[in-house]
Parts: sequence; structure tokens; C-alpha cells
Amino acid sequence: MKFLDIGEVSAQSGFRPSALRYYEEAGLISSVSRHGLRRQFPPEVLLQLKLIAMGKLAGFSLEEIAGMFGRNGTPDLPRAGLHQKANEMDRQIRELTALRDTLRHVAECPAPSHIECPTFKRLLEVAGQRSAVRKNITGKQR
Amino acid sequence: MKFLDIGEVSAQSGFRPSALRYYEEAGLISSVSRHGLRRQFPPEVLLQLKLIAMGKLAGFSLEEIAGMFGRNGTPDLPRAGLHQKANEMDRQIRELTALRDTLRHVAECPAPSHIECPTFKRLLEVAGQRSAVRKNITGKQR
DNA sequence: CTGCCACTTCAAGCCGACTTGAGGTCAAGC
DNA sequence: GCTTGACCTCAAGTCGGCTTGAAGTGGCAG
Repeated sequence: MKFLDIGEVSAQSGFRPSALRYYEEAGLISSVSRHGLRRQFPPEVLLQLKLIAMGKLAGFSLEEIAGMFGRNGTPDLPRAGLHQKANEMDRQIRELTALRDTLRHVAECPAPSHIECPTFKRLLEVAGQRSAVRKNITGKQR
Repeated sequence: MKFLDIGEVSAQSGFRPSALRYYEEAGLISSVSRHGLRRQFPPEVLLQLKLIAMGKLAGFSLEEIAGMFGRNGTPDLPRAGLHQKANEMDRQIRELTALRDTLRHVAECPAPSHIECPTFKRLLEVAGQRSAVRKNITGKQR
């Protein structure tokens, strides 16, 4: 079996060795053995790292990512938990879309005051939903 | 004119006073005057804060958010810059969608090995695009 | 006039996510 | 057998984004 040195994993994943060690420490990935001192990573780690990269891009903390895909790379969470995460992401996608549309809008709209503009108001609605949700999230903000 | 004390802004926006001071310091919002020592915020600040909240949720740094919507609340960037941001967000939305679908998939898929599964492969494609992009972002990671 | 209490400033602290640096190990090639 | 270079550990540092705490101020209700 060909295992990977940290350097190869780094080269193929784009994460720095220091980050990979940090992730291992944090339990997001794991090396299977040592060759001398050197960690030996199984090839699957590359897949895991792709998932981690996506999770990060999606704005999840390492802890949350670890919660989604256990150290085995595929999730060990109860289905309900995964569905809940997915639902949260739906909300986030809607928000992101609204913000994107808002950016496009203000880039184009020649209206003197955006506050009058229907597109801007649509944004406000979405933001409004958000502030309701925010209450739930507040504990996290603390 | 009724201006708002920081406490009212806090209550209505969900941001803590300390965060609001921090944002003012950072140039994201601004108070118009003082009543004694107390900052007086114009009501528009609530709109700005909604935009800030969305931007944060979208994973932008405060600096980036400040770049999108100048301290006046509506953007003062060149149109091209806004469009570019919007395009970046498109990419991010696609990724987020892929991750969400992946979560839903693994929650349902009874396949013994996900690596065999077409849905999982679709994810890998998106992640693949990502790693190309990652090169550009790498400077930031440094 | 006196509290009170919501505000103020400023410095320091904290958390997440890494990076950096010093000093050490060790398998492989010459 | 020796060197080399990629790895190792561990502690400390960095950066963004706030929070916390101490000490002070000042408008307004009683």
C-alpha cells in the first residue's frame, strides 16, 4: 500500500503541512502509521481534505466540519443531524443569493435612493428573516 | 430627528454595543454626533447593519464588507468591482449547494462505499474546480 | 441637588486557526 | 558511515474579531 508523506498530501491538497498537523491534532484527519517519525496518510485523506475545504468555504468552523464528517471521512452523524445541517445551508444559500442580487442591483440601479427601490426592499425582507434567526444564533455569538 | 443610542441600535440589530463601537472604529458604520458622551446613530445604521450581517454570513471579512458598502451604507465601489464580488459569490453559492447536496446524499445513500457513488463523484468534480481556484486564494492563506 | 445608570475610553484578554522558529530525528543516497 | 533534507515536537507568535474590566462622565428622574 502506498501511503502519503505529509509533503505529498500538502502538494496535492493545497493545505500546508502545518495545517495538516493541526487538523490531525484536531481530529479532522488521521494518519495511519509512522515511517520513522513521518506520518503516513492514507490516500482517502485527499477526499476528506476536499470536504474540509468545501466546509471551510461554506463558513463552517473546524469543529462543525468535524461534526459533519467524523474522522473516518464519511459522516457518522445521525441522519437527522445531517439533514438539519443541510437545512441550515439552504437558509445560508438563500441569504447569499440575496446578497449577491443586491450587489448586482446596486451596481446597476440608477435610482437616487436605494431605500425606495423594490429590489432593495426585497433584500430587507430576507435580512428581516435573518434577524429572527439571529436570536437563535446569538448564544453562539456570546 | 430621532437618533438612536447605542443600546437601541444594539437591541434592534442584535449586535452588542462593543461590536458596534468596534465597527465604528473600523469604519463600517458611523455615528452622527454625541449626546453628552453618547454616540447618536442615524436610523439608517440599522439597514447598514443588516447588510453587514449578511456579508458576515456570506463569509466576508469586515474589511471586504467595508469595501462593498462604504461607510455611507450604499456602495461607492466601481461597478466592475461589485460585479466581480457578485461573481465570486456565484462560485461560492455553487460550492455551498454542492456541499449541501452531499450532506443530503450521504444522509440517504445506503451504498457501502461512497466513493463508488455518482453523487459523491459529482461533489468531487466541484471540489476539483475548487482546488484550481485555491491557487489564487493561496496568497490570502499565507 | 443627588443619585443612578447607560453610556464613555482604553488596555488587556480570548478564541479560532494557523504559522513560525528552534532544536531534534532518521531513512536514504552517496 | 556520513550527510542531507524532509520530516518531527513544542512553545510562542499572529491576525481577525470581538469581549471584558476598570475607571470615568453626564443627562435626567426624583
